[in-house]
Amino acid sequence: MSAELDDTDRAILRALLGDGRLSAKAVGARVGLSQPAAWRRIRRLQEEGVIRGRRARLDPAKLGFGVTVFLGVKLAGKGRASPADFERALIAIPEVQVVQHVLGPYDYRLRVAARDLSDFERILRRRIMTLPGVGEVESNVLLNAEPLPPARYLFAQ
Amino acid sequence: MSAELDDTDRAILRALLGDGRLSAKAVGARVGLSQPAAWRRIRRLQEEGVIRGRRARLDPAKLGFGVTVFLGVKLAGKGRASPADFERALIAIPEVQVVQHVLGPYDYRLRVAARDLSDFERILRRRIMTLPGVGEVESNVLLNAEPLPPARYLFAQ
DNA sequence: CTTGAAAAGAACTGCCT
DNA sequence: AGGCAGTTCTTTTCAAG
Repeated sequence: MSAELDDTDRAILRALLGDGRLSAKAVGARVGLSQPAAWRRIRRLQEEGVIRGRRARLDPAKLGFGVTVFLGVKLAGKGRASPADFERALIAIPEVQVVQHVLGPYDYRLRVAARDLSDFERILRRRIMTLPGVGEVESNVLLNAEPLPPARYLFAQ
Repeated sequence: MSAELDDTDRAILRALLGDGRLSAKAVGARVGLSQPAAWRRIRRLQEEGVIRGRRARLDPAKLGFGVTVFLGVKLAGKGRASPADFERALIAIPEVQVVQHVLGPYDYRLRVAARDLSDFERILRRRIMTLPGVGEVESNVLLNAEPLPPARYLFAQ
């Protein structure tokens, strides 16, 4: 399932994590390969599924969404409410950005985008707390995220 | 601080969230603009900082990192250990992918990538629990993440 | 904003080491 | 595997309306 990658592949991935629009020639220049060699490796990484795609990154604040909240949610009647139904209901809320099913003190972790705190309060009370099966909910409001270079774990020994 | 965007801008952003490699011509075709018009809008969105960049998305499992864990961390002696020092120490751990300072039951939320559960156990016990100032720690192991279309909140009424 | 065109650059292909 | 040289296609960029 997991592909075998050499150091050059990892260097290519690191370059594309920094800038997903780099051309094969630019990537090759950074990792010491000619344009065709870099291009063939990039294509291989995409075909193997190591590179899943490239996505623009937006600034939520510039879009008017200044508040990010992480929610931990426990399901109440664990046998009763179907997790699939619960997930579907969550997905219908546009402010819910991420729905993660997790193992631990909570059953789900959510990431919610809101315009401000009162907007978040509205979403939480009227959309999320009212879902069938919702038990305990924990909120963590994002203050500041350290910008880390992406995928450093790739190079963990 | 937040830019004014019309519906066409939002359509452009949605297109680029779906595929960050779309050319101005392809974006224009999706939103009903000519190539130069789309190109100017995209450049403007980048200059305003609405589009922060484009990044390749990798499959961690294909890279040998099959386990993702979310940690909630409370600082113990809140006045004593400097948050800046704590963050610096976290950043030195390559498996730590995200460090978020949050308001709520926990002071920090971390995202950690590990090869497997025993690898995670090693990281947690030897790298994270040993940091000065660490208090209570909560772990949530990612089971499954619902793949949501990105940035639907953009279109929340 | 559009069309049209020129210039530049990127993707892709064979062939060779 | 990688490099070189070449072709083709796309993209950018600049006109002019």
